[in-house]
Amino acid sequence: MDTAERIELNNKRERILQAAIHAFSSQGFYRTRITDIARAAKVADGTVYLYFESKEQLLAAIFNESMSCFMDWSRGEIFELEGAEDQLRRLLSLHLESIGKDRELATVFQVEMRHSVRFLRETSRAELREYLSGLQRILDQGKEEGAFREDLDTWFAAKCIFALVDEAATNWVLSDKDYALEESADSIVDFVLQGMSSTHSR
Amino acid sequence: MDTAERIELNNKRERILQAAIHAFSSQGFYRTRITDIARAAKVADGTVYLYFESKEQLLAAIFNESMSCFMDWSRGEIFELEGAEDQLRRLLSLHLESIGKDRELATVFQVEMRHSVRFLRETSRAELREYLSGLQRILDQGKEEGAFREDLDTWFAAKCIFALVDEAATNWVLSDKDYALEESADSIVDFVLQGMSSTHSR
Amino acid sequence: MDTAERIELNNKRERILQAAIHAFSSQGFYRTRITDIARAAKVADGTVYLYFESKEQLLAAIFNESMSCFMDWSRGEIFELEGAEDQLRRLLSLHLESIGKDRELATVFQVEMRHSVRFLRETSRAELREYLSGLQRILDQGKEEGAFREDLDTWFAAKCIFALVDEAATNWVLSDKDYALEESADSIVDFVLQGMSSTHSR
Amino acid sequence: MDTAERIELNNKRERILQAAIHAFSSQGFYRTRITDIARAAKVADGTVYLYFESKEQLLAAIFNESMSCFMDWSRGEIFELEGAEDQLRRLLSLHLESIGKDRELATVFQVEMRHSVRFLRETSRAELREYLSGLQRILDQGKEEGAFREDLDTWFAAKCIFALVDEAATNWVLSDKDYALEESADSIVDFVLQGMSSTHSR
DNA sequence: CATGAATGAGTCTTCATTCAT
DNA sequence: GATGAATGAAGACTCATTCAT
Repeated sequence: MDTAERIELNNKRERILQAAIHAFSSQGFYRTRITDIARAAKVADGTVYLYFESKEQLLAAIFNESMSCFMDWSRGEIFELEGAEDQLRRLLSLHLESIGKDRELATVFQVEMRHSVRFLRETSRAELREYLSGLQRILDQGKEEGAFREDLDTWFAAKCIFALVDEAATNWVLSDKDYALEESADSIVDFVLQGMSSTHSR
Repeated sequence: MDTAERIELNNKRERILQAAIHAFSSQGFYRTRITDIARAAKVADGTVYLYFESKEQLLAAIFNESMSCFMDWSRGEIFELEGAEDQLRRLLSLHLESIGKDRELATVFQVEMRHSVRFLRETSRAELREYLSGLQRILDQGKEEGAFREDLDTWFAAKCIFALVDEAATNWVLSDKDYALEESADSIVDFVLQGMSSTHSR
Repeated sequence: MDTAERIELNNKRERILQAAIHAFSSQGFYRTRITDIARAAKVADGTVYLYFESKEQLLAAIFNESMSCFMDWSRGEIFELEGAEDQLRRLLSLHLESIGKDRELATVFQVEMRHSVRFLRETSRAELREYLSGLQRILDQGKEEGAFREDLDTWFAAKCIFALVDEAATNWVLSDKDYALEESADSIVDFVLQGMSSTHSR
Repeated sequence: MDTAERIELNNKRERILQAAIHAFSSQGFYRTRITDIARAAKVADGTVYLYFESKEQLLAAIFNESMSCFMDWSRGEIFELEGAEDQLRRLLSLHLESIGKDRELATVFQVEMRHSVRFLRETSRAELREYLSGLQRILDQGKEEGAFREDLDTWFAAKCIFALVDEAATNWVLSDKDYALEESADSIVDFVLQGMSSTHSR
């Protein structure tokens, strides 16, 4: 197999993924038929199964690929910053920006992927854990820097911050308006900072 | 129709609802067949359709009934309290308690009901709005009392608090452990209070 | 049981029949549910089964009752006339008039009752035979009178005449227009009397 | 796709059609289940839906295909004849022959397809009109030739002739006997040509 | 007689997945 | 690898009929 073929191959895989994101977001996971996806991707029905084991796995692939893409991107972006607060602002901003730049993908992430306990427990749990760990690391660093209060439960705080960002994202998806989602990042940080900052807890 | 019959009637409807909650929570909404519910409720398949228009409406009924039940209950409980902070603690505690006392219902609420954009937009939107309004009223009162900082955006804060409670509930549902969910209420309030309290903004 | 009760009873039976005619004609036999008929007749679903064995029997009852009603009526009307041609004109006119005065009943007769070989064979065969016999008697009389040609196969002719009347009725039912159906009787009689051939009409 | 495959494909469609004709004629349209048809055609249930949109459309396909088949055939056969009377005899003979050569198809045509006003109005109306037009053209030609009387209403006459042929076909279908249906054509033509009146047959 | 809640067998249609080409 | 015709299990929903009251 030469390069051109590999590109053609990836191309097909990518087209299926994009078609799936579009279909899942507009019709919902259960209402979407493999045929819909195949037609939109201009491949045969059976071809979908050459790249993905099942419809369920296709959803999982959307998650994994978008997630690792985000993780790689964010790691680079964040750790070049110095202060914990700046890192926090940057992480949430990146998180919301990456959600906010593709409403269809966002819909799949914020709604369609929440449809089953099994999915939440088995597929997204590990990635969520990694995200929370990164967040906690920033908060721990903030405590060391003296930016956040000493008695802060950084694991609990990380979960809270994730909750706020996640809900902001879902609200944006469900909203009719088309505001810039990433701007919510600062409001969220402001909101939580006033509780965490050592400057307030004299 | 005499009293005994009416009870029998309600009984049947109630049995179907309970069976549906059990089935939805353990197998998921889509995997659950009407037959499963009917069998568990000890009624015929067709009987389900005497009480509920469709499987989708059955899910909506679970939402509406649990919700109005919670609303009635919470309204009474909260407004007998004086201070905004106490009201807030009580509301979140009630919210989490009512979720935490029935893991199956909680699973349906926190996971199965999030399965479609349509459901989120059409069925739960109004009730969420009412919940947030109640929350905002408490926060506004807190501002007047001088308990919360003057520049607090109470609508935004209400949404944040809801996000934290909702995520706590979802975590509890997905967790293997069986801790007392309502105890998270104080942690959440502590977390947000330090940001909202006027005592920190000297 | 006194007279008033019997009337009430007949009343209910009659209301069910009328409701059935209306429902069958507008929705078709198969699309009509017993509940539709019961509701329209303002009786309970079960009551329909006190008067009619089954949905199929209800259709048969509509046939039998309308038919015997027509038979009684037509016998009196026709045999007071003298000439065979006049009797023929009168019979067809009565047939079409009785169909033409109730479009809903007509629809049931001309369309809904033709839906099964079984119905045609078992329910309507005897009545059709009787109708054709009456027709044949008129034609035989006409031959004796010298009004109709001597070599006429009166049984075949009777079937032909029935076919023409029946088709005229069906066309009227399916037509959008609201012309007076009974006026077709004379056209049909004229057609069968004189024939199409130019060689016969010197 | 090569020839063998195309045959196999048509074969499947054809097998389904034949199975449907058999099933509809023996059990009736409504009593026939798609499963019955699929099993008889030796295909899976779902395969029926690859070739036909619905059970209703399957019935419509039987009509359309048989009808256009008859139309093509009859057009060729008739217009090689010269005289209007011969053309008329030939058309009716072909009509009855094509019905008479397949009792099952005939049953579907004469009985099962009459089951709904909608079917009669929407599916068969146009074809009937075409048939009647062809008939009228023959009658008009006969008037020009001087074979038919000058004052003949050819449209009305066409409808009458159709009625007679159609009823003959239905009688044959419902009859237990297995006589040669196409022989009725001449009786019908004789009947309409000479008429019943003795005054016309001097 | 009358009711109407309850029944549960019955069926069309869908659609994820397979596999021969 | 790519195709897409074929599969057939699955399930929501309907509705004629019954029967306890």
